[in-house]
Amino acid sequence: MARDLLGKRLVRVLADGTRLAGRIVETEAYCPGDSAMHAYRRKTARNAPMFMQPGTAYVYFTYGMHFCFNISTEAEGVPAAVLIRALEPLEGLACMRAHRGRNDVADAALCQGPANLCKALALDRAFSGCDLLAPDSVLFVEDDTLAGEWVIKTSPRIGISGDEVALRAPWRFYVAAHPAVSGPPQLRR
DNA sequence: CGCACGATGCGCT
DNA sequence: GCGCATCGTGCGA
Repeated sequence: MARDLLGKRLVRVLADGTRLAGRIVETEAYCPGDSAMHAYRRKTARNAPMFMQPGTAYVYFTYGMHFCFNISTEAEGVPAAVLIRALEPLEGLACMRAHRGRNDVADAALCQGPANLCKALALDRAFSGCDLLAPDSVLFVEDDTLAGEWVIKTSPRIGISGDEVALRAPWRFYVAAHPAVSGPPQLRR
């Protein structure tokens, strides 16, 4: 699912109807039995959305200041999610820039990295547990396509700790050399 | 460019 | 009380 989400369009509709949207260009998979996964030990109030039906948002707060956005992917009761790490901004760039709170951000960097993405789209814990598939949802994924030339690559996940398997598993997926992909330069090519 | 570090809240042990 | 699925800045090369 992490691979399949690449190229699709994540859309956030603001209260005033403004559409903020971008093409997903970088994801990571967090799997059952994966020691880097927030629900590795047990179900808690925070990680409960990862146990909910596929298409449920899981948003968590980290480092005292950042939010990260995931989509649950497995059947109800099975904890799993895809972290959305970067978008190629497509709609509402001026609004995204305002949300970021700085005017010196390049277009391609507006939604570069999981916390920047949440800030640009104004996503916070209020979205955790919401159903992206609900007909009236203000946050959802639209079908879209990658332009044919794009190459999808994998790497170990960024910024995690855990056992050897978690550290080595190639569960990060990204569009090679895309300007909106995050991480150290070597992990963008 | 690469690396070190501080900010800052809170979930979980 | 520890450590985090991060980011921006500041330093030296």
